[in-house]
Amino acid sequence: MSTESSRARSMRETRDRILDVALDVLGENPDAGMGDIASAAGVVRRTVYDHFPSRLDLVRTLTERAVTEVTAVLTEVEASGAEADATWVAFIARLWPVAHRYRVLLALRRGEYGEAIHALLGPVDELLADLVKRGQDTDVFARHLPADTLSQVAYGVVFAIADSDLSNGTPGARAATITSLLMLGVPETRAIALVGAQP
Amino acid sequence: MSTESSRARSMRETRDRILDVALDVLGENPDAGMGDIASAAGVVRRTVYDHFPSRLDLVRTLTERAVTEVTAVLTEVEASGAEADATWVAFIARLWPVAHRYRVLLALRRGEYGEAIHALLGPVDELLADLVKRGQDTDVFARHLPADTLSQVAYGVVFAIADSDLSNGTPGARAATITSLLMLGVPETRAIALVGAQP
DNA sequence: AATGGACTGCACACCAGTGTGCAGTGGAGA
DNA sequence: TCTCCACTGCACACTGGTGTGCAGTCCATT
Repeated sequence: MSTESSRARSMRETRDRILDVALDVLGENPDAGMGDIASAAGVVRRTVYDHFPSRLDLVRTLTERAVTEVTAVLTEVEASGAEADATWVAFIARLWPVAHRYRVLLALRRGEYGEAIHALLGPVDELLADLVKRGQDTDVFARHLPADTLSQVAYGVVFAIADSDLSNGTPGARAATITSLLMLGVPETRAIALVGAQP
Repeated sequence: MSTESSRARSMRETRDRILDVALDVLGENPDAGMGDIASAAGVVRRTVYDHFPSRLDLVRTLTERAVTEVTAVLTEVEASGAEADATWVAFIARLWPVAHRYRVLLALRRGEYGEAIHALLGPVDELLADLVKRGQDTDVFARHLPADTLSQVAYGVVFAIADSDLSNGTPGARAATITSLLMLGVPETRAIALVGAQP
């Protein structure tokens, strides 16, 4: 069934390569143009437009990809039925490599396509807020901020640290997880125990 | 000595109004053009260019203003000689209204003028890192991240919460301070005691 | 060998923003 | 009253990005 003609495959490969490289290029400079992406993908600008009719289409596809992956991870770790803090740790651990690749979306959320991206990311935001809310209800997370804000900020910190991972000497997933746990109100000893269990 | 001709004053007023309003407009949309700023200031685009030869000049002036104010606050609270965590609380409390106004600079730091702004903000970053380092050396702050990264992230969170202050129902300075203290590794009870002392 | 289509390489038109030039206009200061 | 000058209101040139059109090339498929 999955017989794919060599033609169709190479076209899909080009498309995927454009998407992959766009994530890289936009990750370094969110204002990069279609030309920059095309060059980096070893292709001509015109070709990019053959695959994605507009810049917004490209960004949207990228976002949809991210939403799919993050949602998958999130629902999967939620299925374990563990306590909210342990679930959070598992979530970040699984999310870390993905977060680093998709860090650009946080930057893209402001400016120009912000609204479109925000809309697509809405469901993820809700799932995240639900998890934090559950943690607050079971007294493992603090209540100094409402669940939606807190989840957003904790989530943002993880991406921010993933960002600084480039220049700085790799603080890494562990430090990011601990930091997010701390701001969620998890005591330091408990936080260390949690990430120690799943390093 | 401070006799200022009515002419010179109205010119300075215009200049100040442009700066003030630019902070607002860019705060809402960092990609706003000189035209938008001009209109918001009740002035023609050409006039803005009479005061600031280029967009970069405007942004730089804005940044210099911010650096001056933040540095003043920071050195002032440092002068008290209090423990690092108490100093941090005092710093955020004094910074809060300013942070809300200058929140745009965090967005402007990425993209186009990022380098110029980053250079101007360098001294502030150092002072901040020094404070956090002192806290780590005296065991009031945790060491899960190096001082420079940790200060940067904690600082960023305060601005992020100041940002969400618009849409959301005013979490306010107190919540922001507690959140930043938590991620600095200050235990929740201590954090609450600290902000309680200076609400 | 012929065909179809992915990709190239160039051509455009279009737009939005930046920065400049210059002849006004109106009000403060001499 | 006359001069100066901040501000206006147009003009313009320039840049850099977006999106489209189209002839041509190359190669897998038929």
